[in-house]
Amino acid sequence: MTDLVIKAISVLREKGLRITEQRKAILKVLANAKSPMSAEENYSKLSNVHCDLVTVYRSLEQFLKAGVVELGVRENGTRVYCLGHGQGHHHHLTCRKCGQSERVDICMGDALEEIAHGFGYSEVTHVMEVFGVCPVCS
Amino acid sequence: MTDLVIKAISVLREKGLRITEQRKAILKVLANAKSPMSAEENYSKLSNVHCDLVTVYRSLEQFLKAGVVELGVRENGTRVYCLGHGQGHHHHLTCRKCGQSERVDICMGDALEEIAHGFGYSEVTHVMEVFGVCPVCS
DNA sequence: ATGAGTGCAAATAGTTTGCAAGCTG
DNA sequence: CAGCTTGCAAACTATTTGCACTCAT
Repeated sequence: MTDLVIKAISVLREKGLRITEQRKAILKVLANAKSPMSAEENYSKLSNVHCDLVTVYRSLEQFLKAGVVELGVRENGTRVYCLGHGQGHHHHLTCRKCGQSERVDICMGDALEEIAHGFGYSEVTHVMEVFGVCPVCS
Repeated sequence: MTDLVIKAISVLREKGLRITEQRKAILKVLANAKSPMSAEENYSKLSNVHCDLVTVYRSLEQFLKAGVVELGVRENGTRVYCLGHGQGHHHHLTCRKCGQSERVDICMGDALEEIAHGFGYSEVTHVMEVFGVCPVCS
């Protein structure tokens, strides 16, 4: 069990969420993934544990509220999740054909927040995903 | 019929697409919208024209391929579209409660493109949406 | 023991596809 | 008139909800 999972679990405990076999398994799958993954994709790697797809959806939502995972969106609208990688907010560059992805560290979150506050908006979040065709696929 | 619609039509013609009553109506609705809108939302404003929701989906996809509309994604995954506003690429800050939105002109598309090329990726695009709660709703 | 979490079934939202008929260029 | 476009019905994918049962704390 990686550090990432252990850390995530302690955060969940702090927030009063319960730690079940299913949730541990879901977190482990997230920790092993190099790219953000959808609920379905996470579910499909949950071989050893008895866990329903619905549970994956519900758990990921709880993890998101607790701040232990980050949300992204694919070009087709599918929501994807990843552990914070221990370094908080970041984005991904994803291959449209094979799904391979690279971490992208630039982000204009601060500038966006400033602009949003200028318009009087609060609770500002953003979603950004970059797509392309990777060298292998092109 | 606004300049935006006329311009869009001429672009569509150039690309060999046909101009039908339905497509004109869809474009007009887009031109009148201040915020990016989903296919369903566009459809619901198509009162005077006999046009199926499926046609809206298909037309928007064609418009996207032709480059006359821009694609965005809501937090829940719904795809939204808007006319280029005559000034090309831009983003939106959308209220999570009422849907009201503001135009955001900052964008790090160039930087992203550069990074993506660094990884060997081609055909790079990105999607970014900013969400918050507007002054009226908060 | 108490209520958060789970599984199963069913509902829902958003989007896509097949096919015959209609209209644009 | 060729074939792009449309409408209608139906399939599909991603996600959510209701409810009774179970398990973590």
